[in-house]
Amino acid sequence: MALEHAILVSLLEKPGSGYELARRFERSIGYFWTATHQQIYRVLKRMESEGVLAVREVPQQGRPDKKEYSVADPGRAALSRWLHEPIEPESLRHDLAVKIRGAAFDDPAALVDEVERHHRVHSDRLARYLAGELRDFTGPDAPAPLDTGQELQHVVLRGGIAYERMTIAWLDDVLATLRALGAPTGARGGPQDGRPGPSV
Amino acid sequence: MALEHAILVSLLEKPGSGYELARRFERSIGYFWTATHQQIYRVLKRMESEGVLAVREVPQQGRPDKKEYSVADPGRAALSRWLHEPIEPESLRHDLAVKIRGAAFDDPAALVDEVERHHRVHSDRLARYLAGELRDFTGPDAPAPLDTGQELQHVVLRGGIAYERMTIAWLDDVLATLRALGAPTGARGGPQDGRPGPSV
DNA sequence: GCTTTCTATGCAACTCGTTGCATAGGCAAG
DNA sequence: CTTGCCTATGCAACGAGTTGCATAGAAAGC
Repeated sequence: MALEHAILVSLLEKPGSGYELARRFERSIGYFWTATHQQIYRVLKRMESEGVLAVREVPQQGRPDKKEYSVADPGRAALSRWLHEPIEPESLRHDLAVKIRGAAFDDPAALVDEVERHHRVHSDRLARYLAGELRDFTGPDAPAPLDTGQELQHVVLRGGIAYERMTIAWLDDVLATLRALGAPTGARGGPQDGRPGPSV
Repeated sequence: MALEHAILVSLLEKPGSGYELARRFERSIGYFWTATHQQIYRVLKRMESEGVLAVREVPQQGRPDKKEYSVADPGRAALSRWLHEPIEPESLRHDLAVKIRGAAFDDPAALVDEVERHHRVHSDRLARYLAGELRDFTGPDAPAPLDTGQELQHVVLRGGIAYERMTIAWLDDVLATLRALGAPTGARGGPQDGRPGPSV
């Protein structure tokens, strides 16, 4: 149900079309939410029919017309209600962690490239977040007295930065572990487990 | 699709019933995966019908019979194939981050209780992970020369520990920010920067 | 001229995941 | 002795999310 609320927050911050929302969620810093455009269009339509959003057709030149959505009063109320409800703390589901444990039944060294690729992606993300932070919050061009919304956006972004830094450090740890297992020198490690090894 | 692979890995580590898998995923340390029992039963049934799993009916005394699943050769092959495919790096979807940004349009102070609750949950999880690490990997009772599977389980667990520590630190940051916004009088009560407070 | 990319919206079909409910014996607390 | 919890499996319905496809004009590169 949280996509609905993410849309409400995003539209309160700035009204926009389904397409624009998709891009905010997809690439933007500070939302930490993903959704495809199909999902967004579908939910927008439902929310509009329920009266929590208002639409305005905006004719454009040189590009297709768009439907600009904004939050109606019932939407604001729904968001407020949700903010006062408790939500479940996240449990992370990390596909890569499954792969790492699975590598015990295959060749651990074969995962190195994959882990390095993830490392690059997270490093790029971190760089993008840090650039955004400098631009919007801590740089010389940022508004000096931040308002409430900006303070809150900043603390969320700091969360994203902390997450990427933690992930990068962990991936370094993973790489070191995989390499130690691949090059068994002396006492530690080595594929000498008692399990059925890499078949297939 | 990764639930299938998480099940394969878990069953390779140790065969078990749907019920047992549900508990491993639900509460256990080191999997970082969640699934309800219904989902697991459904997928197990499909995987069995596809021939990637084998079932064995195990009669029990004092409790209902169970179906113990184990990985068949095609399952091992499927896992191996998956391990060599690239996967998308995760993008985190944090409901709480949406709430925090949404609080700009409501009362930020009202989120304090919720954030504190999440803080407690993550602290408990961290304590559980650390206890597990001591028990299985770094304590005096842990097997001294870890085998490949154990090394990999340990590095995944270290990831969980790093995640919880990062999250707890971030929630501290969030709490400090919320409190600074709620008590605007103090010229510099802020967590790190000495910026002036809110101006809603 | 042709292909690709960007803006912009949408349908159809599918899988993934959650919630509510049902069954059923054993066990422990009140 | 009744209520509730634990083990163990499962159906039905719904909502969330993904993938493939379709349309369509404008701009930019080959």
